[in-house]
Amino acid sequence: MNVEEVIKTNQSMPLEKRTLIHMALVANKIDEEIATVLKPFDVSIQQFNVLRILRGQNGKPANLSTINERMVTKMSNTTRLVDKLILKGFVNRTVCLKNRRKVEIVITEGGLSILNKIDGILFEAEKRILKNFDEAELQELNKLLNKF
Amino acid sequence: MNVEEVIKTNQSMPLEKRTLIHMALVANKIDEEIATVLKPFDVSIQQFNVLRILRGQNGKPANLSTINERMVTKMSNTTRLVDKLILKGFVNRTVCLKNRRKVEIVITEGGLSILNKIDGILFEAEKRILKNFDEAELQELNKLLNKF
DNA sequence: ATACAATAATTGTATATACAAATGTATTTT
DNA sequence: AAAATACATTTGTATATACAATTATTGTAT
Repeated sequence: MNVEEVIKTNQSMPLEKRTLIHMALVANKIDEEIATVLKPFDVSIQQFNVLRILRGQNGKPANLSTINERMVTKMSNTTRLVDKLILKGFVNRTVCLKNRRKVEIVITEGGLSILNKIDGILFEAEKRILKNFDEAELQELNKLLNKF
Repeated sequence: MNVEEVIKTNQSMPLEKRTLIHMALVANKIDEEIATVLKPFDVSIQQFNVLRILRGQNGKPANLSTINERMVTKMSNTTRLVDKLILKGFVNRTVCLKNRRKVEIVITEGGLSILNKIDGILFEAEKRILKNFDEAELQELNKLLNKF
């Protein structure tokens, strides 16, 4: 992906600005590809992230704030993401008995099952998106991303 | 930025998945920082991008589709971005005389003036976001991003 | 000239997100 | 124990975005 080509400019820009625009364009492209993969399953990327977090709990329920900590979304919207997942039957929400301010969210069989279906297809998509990278380059990219 | 730390997981994941999550987290962080810088000027990142594109025209009007080509947004939303910018007095929109299906959009003095005000502050923010990178690393990062 | 297709932009609608305020519950202070 | 404070989540609201359908204009074929 060439920045100047994508945004159709011929004027050169400072390396810093170019880098940040580059990051935004690539992230957007990745997002679109992953959203496309998830679309047939009727889950958005953020809904999918919630499901992944819950699966990582291995049956242990998660509070809303726990889920939220592990995501980029704001608290209020995490509530609504969970709302959507409940409607789809992928998670359950109950009030925490120990502390009734909290809620406990668990993934259902249906949620686990759709994650299973997605896993393979997503893995393929990930390989496709990164097809031009060898392992050393991926390591190098991760090393550079650590600097942010 | 350490991925495992941010998403609070201790389980290791395939390098591909880690890289893509890393990209998303970094891009999100950059977005937030830039949005914060723009907030006092009451323009969103995408509105700002429209203004930058129009400034690059050096007085020449741009059609909506031209603007759209240079952005990641969908056509219909570009219309609405321009609507917002008109309300704020930063751009003007007129029907193209040669081809009345098209519209011509130009940046106003007010639009140029706010871009001028933003330029310096944004430059500072860009340097801040990339403070841990030296020039060679930025070059390397851009080279890797080209592979997407 | 009329019908049909292509182009350019807009509108409708559902969903997503940010931010502030509100709700309900628990803890601490006096 | 009552009042004040803190905590966990939800609701309200404005804005942003994706996708499909629509409008208006121009170009092309018969």
